[in-house]
Amino acid sequence: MTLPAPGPSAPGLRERKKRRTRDALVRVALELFTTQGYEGTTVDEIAEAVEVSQRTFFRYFSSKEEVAFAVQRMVEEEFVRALAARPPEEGPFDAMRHSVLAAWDRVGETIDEIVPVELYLRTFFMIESTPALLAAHLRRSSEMEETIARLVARREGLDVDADPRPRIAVAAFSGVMRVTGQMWGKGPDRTLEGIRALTEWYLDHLGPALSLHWREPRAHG
Amino acid sequence: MTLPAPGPSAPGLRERKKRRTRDALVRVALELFTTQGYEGTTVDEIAEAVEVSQRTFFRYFSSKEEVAFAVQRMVEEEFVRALAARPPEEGPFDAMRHSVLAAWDRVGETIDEIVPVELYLRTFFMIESTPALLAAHLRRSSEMEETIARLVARREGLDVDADPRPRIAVAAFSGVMRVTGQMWGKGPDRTLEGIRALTEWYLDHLGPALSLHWREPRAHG
DNA sequence: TTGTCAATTGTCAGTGGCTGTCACTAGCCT
DNA sequence: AGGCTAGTGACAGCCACTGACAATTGACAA
Repeated sequence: MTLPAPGPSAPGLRERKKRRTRDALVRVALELFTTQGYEGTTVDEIAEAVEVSQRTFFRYFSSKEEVAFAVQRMVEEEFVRALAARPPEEGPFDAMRHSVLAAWDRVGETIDEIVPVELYLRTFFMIESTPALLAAHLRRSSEMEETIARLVARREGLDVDADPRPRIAVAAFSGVMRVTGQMWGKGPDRTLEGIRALTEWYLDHLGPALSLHWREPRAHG
Repeated sequence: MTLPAPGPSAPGLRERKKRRTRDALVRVALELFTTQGYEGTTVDEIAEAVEVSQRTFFRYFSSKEEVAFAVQRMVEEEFVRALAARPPEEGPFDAMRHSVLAAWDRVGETIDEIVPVELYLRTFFMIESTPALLAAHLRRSSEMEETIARLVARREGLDVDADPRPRIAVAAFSGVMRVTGQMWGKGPDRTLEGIRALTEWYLDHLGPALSLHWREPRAHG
């Protein structure tokens, strides 16, 4: 037998169908979640709206939670890509800061083929305000931190397990990002510009404290 | 029957019975969780071991998760109490640092009537290594942060909603605490002294960066 | 075109967390 | 002693999630 050879220009009917089903599940799920609430929406409802069986839903998403983060995941991946592409001479804090802002700036192109930005923002808000999803969000964030810490350590030529500074800086940075998300959800300006501005505003308060002569051998132990 | 000894607060048979049931549920649950794993333990099992119905379990704890955090909650409350008692002239970072260490130092007296410290430490480790519980732990932590931020703001005479610094400092501090917990779980020294030492070691790396002229821009008082 | 293979899906049955309801028991109070 | 009520057990049911197996359908070769 021969390999399918999935060329970039030859998606194949099967693949396209799968993708369409998946996208439909995400769109419908987020639409239902944001209008009826997360707990107020059953998996059966989502599956029925897309006209697939509940079992099929769980073949695409390992849990109800996962579909809620499908779009968020894309944005996070965009952030990681941006961070990996920052010039190496840039300090770790500046690099993270630029990457977050870049991810916000590009969020349109990143997700527009799946859902409109407006739906994503409503989803983001729903996540922040649904305890079960907030918990999942925080766990996902803490996994992200490990990824980012390793990236940062590599940029700085440090051993992430020997030097605590990469993890600590990332933890502090992520903490500020988390607060930003929460304040955005509580505040009145629930727009993309709103969260971008808030991001800058909050980071401005931590940045100077963390970015001071990072590379210099520390003056004291 | 003999009269019940009129203690400082007459507990009453009903109350004592309830407390005994609750304590037994916690002890048995943590023992089962730490030996068979969290997901490997059903609520029915816990209930059966304590000889109550599953329904009764859910009358004491709103979820299976909640029982896993019963002891952790006591330690957290001890931390908050300690923080509230710190001298007001102390900087916020030092106050938080002292309170965490004090909570660790007093953990024995705090929880010993319910479970041995050794079981608590195993539970702590289990929480860190069980995704579902880690998520819940992080959400609980983020709720704690709000409490702490308000405490810190009050100490400093700031408005927590107008000045972002309390929330940011607490977020950064909590981020470091979280990393500490994770590193403790991954490390070899899974003792109380181990996590205490790690706490100091990690905090030493953030403290200087955050506590510098905090009060300067706004002369308080 | 057609037959075969393998991927995808639907159906069904079952587990476990969690909730509402209702009758019953046991501590509490007068 | 007897009424009140908190606490409980038993039962039924919802929903997220999983394993097993059969039916369907796209992919590919003959």
